[in-house]
Amino acid sequence: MKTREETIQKLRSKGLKITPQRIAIIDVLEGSTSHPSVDEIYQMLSDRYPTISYATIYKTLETLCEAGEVREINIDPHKKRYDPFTHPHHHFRCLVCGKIEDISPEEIPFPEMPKKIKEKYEITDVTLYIYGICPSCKKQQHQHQTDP
Amino acid sequence: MKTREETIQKLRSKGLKITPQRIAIIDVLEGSTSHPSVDEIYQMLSDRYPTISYATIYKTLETLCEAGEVREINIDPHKKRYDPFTHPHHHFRCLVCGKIEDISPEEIPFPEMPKKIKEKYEITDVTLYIYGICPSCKKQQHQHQTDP
DNA sequence: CTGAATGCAAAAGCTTTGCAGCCAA
DNA sequence: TTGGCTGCAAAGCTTTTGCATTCAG
Repeated sequence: MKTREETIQKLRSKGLKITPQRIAIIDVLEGSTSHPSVDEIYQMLSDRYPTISYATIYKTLETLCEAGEVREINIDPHKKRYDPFTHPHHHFRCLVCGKIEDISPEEIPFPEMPKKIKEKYEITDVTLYIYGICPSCKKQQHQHQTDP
Repeated sequence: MKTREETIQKLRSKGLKITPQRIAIIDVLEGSTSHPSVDEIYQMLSDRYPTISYATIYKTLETLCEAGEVREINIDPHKKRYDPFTHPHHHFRCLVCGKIEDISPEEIPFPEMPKKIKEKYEITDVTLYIYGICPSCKKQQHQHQTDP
């Protein structure tokens, strides 16, 4: 997903209808780096669209995934989250605050798939999840430790 | 988790009680390379333990995770799976048959965490999930393609 | 107009919780 | 004997489904 307009074009080109609900969901995702869950999307939209339903959000996200505009991420074992940034990259999840951050392949290169593996398996996707403590939580913990 | 005896020792040393149900669950996990889900464990045990409950299995798995004898894996978005092999390794999930295989870090090395990252984050775990088509499904597909 | 999308409600999984009774230590 | 464990049932979440209604094209 790049811009709202490009995403809409992509859907249109696949014969899908452009509804206000779909636009609203696209807007939420495009303006977000927080990898929202369905519930979070619902909360963000329910002010402006009091009648929007979970079913619509689920179905729209499925549609956007199929169109390749959004990716499902399973770093949170309790629920699916959605990422509008579809270029290959990694995810970090803070075990303290729960926040999920992107890490680019420039910072951590994707592991090379050896010839042996590529011969045996047909590989379509490689996902790297990193768990730990994020910079801001780390800083806070350190402050507490050094408190009198 | 190495052997049944070692696992039992570990639990005992933590002051946990050794019940028939816990032993049964340990036995299922130890003898398995299939990364079973709670439901699969329940199915495997319900013959011998007709009264065993899901609650017991969930709680026992939580206990075993806390003791470091088992790892939760989230490669399957629908449910948690459990892995008795606690040494670091990767997981492959076949998109055709759903099977989950282990891949050792000797075959695919873990990505190196750059100094920059290690300074900013405190990293406790790195998980690599690989998706694609497994050798046996790949073979079958190829046979179909070359069928007359 | 017409088929696709929405929204509601109900249902289907998976997982957790509360609690009485039981049992390993 | 006793605190921890089990098993049942109920509840809590997330996600899916069916269907009448609505609306984009």
